[in-house]
Amino acid sequence: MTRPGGRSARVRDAVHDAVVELLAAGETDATVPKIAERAGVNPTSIYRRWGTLDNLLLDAAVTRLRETSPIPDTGSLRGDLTAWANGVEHAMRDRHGQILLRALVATMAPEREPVEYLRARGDDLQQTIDAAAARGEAVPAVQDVLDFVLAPLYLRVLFRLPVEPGVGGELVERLLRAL
Amino acid sequence: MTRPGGRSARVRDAVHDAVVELLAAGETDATVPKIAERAGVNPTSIYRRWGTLDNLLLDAAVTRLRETSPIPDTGSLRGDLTAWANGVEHAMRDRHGQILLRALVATMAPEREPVEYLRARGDDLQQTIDAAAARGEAVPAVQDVLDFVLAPLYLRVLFRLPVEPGVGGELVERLLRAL
DNA sequence: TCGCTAAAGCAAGGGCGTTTGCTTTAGGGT
DNA sequence: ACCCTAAAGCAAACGCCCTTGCTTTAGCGA
Repeated sequence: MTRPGGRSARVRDAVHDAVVELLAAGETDATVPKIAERAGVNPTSIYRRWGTLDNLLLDAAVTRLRETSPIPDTGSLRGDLTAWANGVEHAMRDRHGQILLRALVATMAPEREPVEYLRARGDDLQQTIDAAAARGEAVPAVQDVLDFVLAPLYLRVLFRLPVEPGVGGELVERLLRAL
Repeated sequence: MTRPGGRSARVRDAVHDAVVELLAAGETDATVPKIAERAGVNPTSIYRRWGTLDNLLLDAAVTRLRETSPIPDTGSLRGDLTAWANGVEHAMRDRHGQILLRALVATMAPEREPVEYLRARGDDLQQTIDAAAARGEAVPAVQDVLDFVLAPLYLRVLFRLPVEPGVGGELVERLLRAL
């Protein structure tokens, strides 16, 4: 029997906050004791709940990234994708977003059980695309959206290239032009 | 005065090999002592030369990745890019290539001095593109090559999506079609 | 070939992350 | 309101990474 409410939730949120804040503060080597101190929590609690630092970082990254960049419903595929791409672009220009993406990638080592983050993202895209197809619009495949839009944005962050303003919209236009 | 030859070079190569082998063996938490043992080298030698584990991983990744996927000269831009993309695709399907890319990205945290890995890659691409332009071909910008070809390939590896056979060539065709 | 010195090896010590058994707190069902 | 127990706190001990002063080895120039 699990107890999701009350103190447990408070501790979980405090630890997640501490992770993001610590990484955002430029802490290169975040450790469990440092995170625990900032969260006002005992290190043992973190070890008991998450086991390893990697698990914690991954959990924090996935949890927080899921809350950002939802896909709106503007009535047209171009509008939906453009708004979404602008959201992603904005997140990728934000320091927290960059750090979370980096943490997500860094903890997705091949030997871990797969965390289907992109799959969840892809499912959302698929729904948007299906709706557009039902309206009779010409639609791309999900993989095309990832290749044309998401991959270039992620590449810029991971390799520390500048995220040019408006690049998200340009990438969407490029995708639609290729249809 | 530095002594690049002889023993130093042997140690450097042995350590680089040990890094790649250890990571390829599924070692999640590689440490300096473990690397040193596998390389048949004293841990102190590694600390003295590289300072930190991150520096070592970054150096190993950059050094080894630089040796792979050179851009050939086939006489046409399509031929050059296709051959290069095939090489990158092949490296991205190889376990060592995946690990090196992951190590490269993981150690490129924002607070380090930038390691212009992509810039070096971009310079090579620029030369190829300039040569094609001099022959009168229609050419893309370097950033377009990175966005259309490299980013999708890297995305697949970093998020553990399958690298479909022939995807490199398809991405190049898509790029050239967009011109 | 001989010496110089950069670089590798060696050993000991400190520091910190991690584990573990136990105690205390507080959420949720009765 | 009371009890039960999941979850957090506490403290001590372990282990291992990392540092540091010194010694030894072996490139490379004279």
